[in-house]
Amino acid sequence: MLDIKLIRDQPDVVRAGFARRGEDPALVDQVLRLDERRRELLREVEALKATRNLVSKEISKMKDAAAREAKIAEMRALGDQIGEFDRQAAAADAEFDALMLVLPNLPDQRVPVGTSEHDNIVVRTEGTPRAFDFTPKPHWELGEALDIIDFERGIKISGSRFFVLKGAGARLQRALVGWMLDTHTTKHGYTEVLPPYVVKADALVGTGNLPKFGENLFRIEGHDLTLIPTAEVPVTNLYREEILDAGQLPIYHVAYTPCWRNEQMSGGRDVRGIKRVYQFDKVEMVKFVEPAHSYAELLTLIDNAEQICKALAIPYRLLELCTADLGTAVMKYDLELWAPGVDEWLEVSSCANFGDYQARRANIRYRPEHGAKPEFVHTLNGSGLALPRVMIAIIENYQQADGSIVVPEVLRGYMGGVDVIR
RNA sequence: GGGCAGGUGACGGAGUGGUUGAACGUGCUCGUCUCGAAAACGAGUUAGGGUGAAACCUACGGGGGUUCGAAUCCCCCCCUGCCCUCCA
Repeated sequence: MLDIKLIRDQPDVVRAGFARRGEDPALVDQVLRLDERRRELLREVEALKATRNLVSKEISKMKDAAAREAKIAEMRALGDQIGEFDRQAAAADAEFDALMLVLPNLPDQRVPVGTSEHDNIVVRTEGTPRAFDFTPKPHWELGEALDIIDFERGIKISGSRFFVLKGAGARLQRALVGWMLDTHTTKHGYTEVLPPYVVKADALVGTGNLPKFGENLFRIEGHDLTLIPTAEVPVTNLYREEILDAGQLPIYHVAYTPCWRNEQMSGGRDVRGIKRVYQFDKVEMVKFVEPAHSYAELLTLIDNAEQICKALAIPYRLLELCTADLGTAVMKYDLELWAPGVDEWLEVSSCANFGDYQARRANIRYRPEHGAKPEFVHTLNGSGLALPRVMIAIIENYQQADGSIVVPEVLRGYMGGVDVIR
C-alpha cells in the first residue's frame, strides 16, 4: 500500500512511478477524488459528533427537567443526522480503501524501465556449462529411469501437475532442504520458522496477494483458509499489527514449506517434468529491516541465495528485473540455474525488496527509539531456493552417460553416504 | 462438538450508563539527589485520523443494536483459559 500523504503531496511522483511500470497514471486522480470526498464527509460528521459530545456533557449537569428534555430531543434529531453521515462516510471509506489496496508499488529509481520480462537484464553469469560427450537427457527421462520421480502415480492420486519423489529422489530433496536450512541458519544468521501452511485472507492481503492476485491460489472450501503460495505469506505476517523495538531489527527468518500455486495462466506450458507444478517445496528467507538499510539488505539477501547456487557448483546467472516484472516489489533480482537437459535457465530464486508496501498493508512497525513515533519497517524476501528446479538442475547437470547421477559434494553428508544415484 | 470463565495501555489490574483515554501498581524515559549507582522524590509515557500548531474525531477482542450519551446494557461472531468429548 502507498502512503496517501505521498499521493496527496507529490501526485506527479506517483503518476511517474505508475507510468514507469506500465500502470495507468490516472489511478492517482481517481484515488485523490475518493480521498477528498471521504475527508469532506469525515469533517462534517466529526463536527456534528463534537457538538453531540459537548451537549451530552451539559445534559448530565442540567437540573431543569423541561430544558433537559428539550436538549435531549434536540440531540435525538442530531443523532439521526449523524447516523446518516456515518453511513455515507463509511461507504466512501470502503471505496477509498478498496482502491488503495489495488494500487501498485512504486519502483525504485534504479530499476530499469521495461515492458516485459524480455527487458530484464542479465547482471552476470557464474560458472561454465559442462561439456557433455553425450546428449544430456531431460530430468523426466532420468528420473523415471532411476525410479526417483513417479509422474504417473502423482497424476493418478492428485491429477496433472503433481508428482511423487521416491527413494533417492525423496532423499535428495530432503538433503537439499536440510542443507539449505543449515546454511542459512548457521552461516547467514537466519532464525528458522515452521509456520502453518494455510492462512486467513487477512494474511494474503498483508503480503499483497489479495485482493488483486488471487487467481493462482488454492482455497479450502468452506473455510476462510487458503493454502500458502509461498512461506513469504505466513512469515511476513508473523509480526502483523505489531510494533517492534528498533533493537529487534533486523529480523531474519528462514522457513521451509510446501507451496501451492494454481498455475491457471500458464496454460499448456511446461507440462512435462517438475518445472511448473501445483505443489512444490521451497526454502524461503524473509527479512524485516529499518528503512535506511533495505537496499543493503537486499544485496546480502541475494548473496545468501547465491551462495547456495555456488556451493552446488552449477552454472547460474543473476537477473535484474525491469519495471514490468516487479510484481509488488520496489526492486527485484532473480537467480537462474542452468539445466542442460531441458536446455534453459531455470528461475530458482526471486529476491525482492518491498519497501514499506507490505508493512503498510500488514501494519508492521517499529519504534526507532524510546518514545518515538512508530514507523513502518521494510520487508524483503528471497527464495533460498525453490526445490523442484534445483532438483532438475542437479539431475541434469550431474548426469552421467549411463543415466546415473552424481550427488553434489555439499550434499553427500546429508545423503547417508550415497554419492551416486543409480 | 458440549459446558464454564474471561478478553481494558508495554505488563499486572480497577472500572458495570455521564469530567474514565482510562484509577492503582510495575516497567520505560527525563530530571533532582550521588563520586557513581541503588533507593527516594518530581515530571513524562496508547494508537489512528486531523491541524502550521491547536481544537476536535475515533478506538477498551470484532460487528450490529439500545440511548441525548456505552469500556459499562442487549444480540451475533472471533479468540484465550479450564473441564468434558474427540483425535495424531
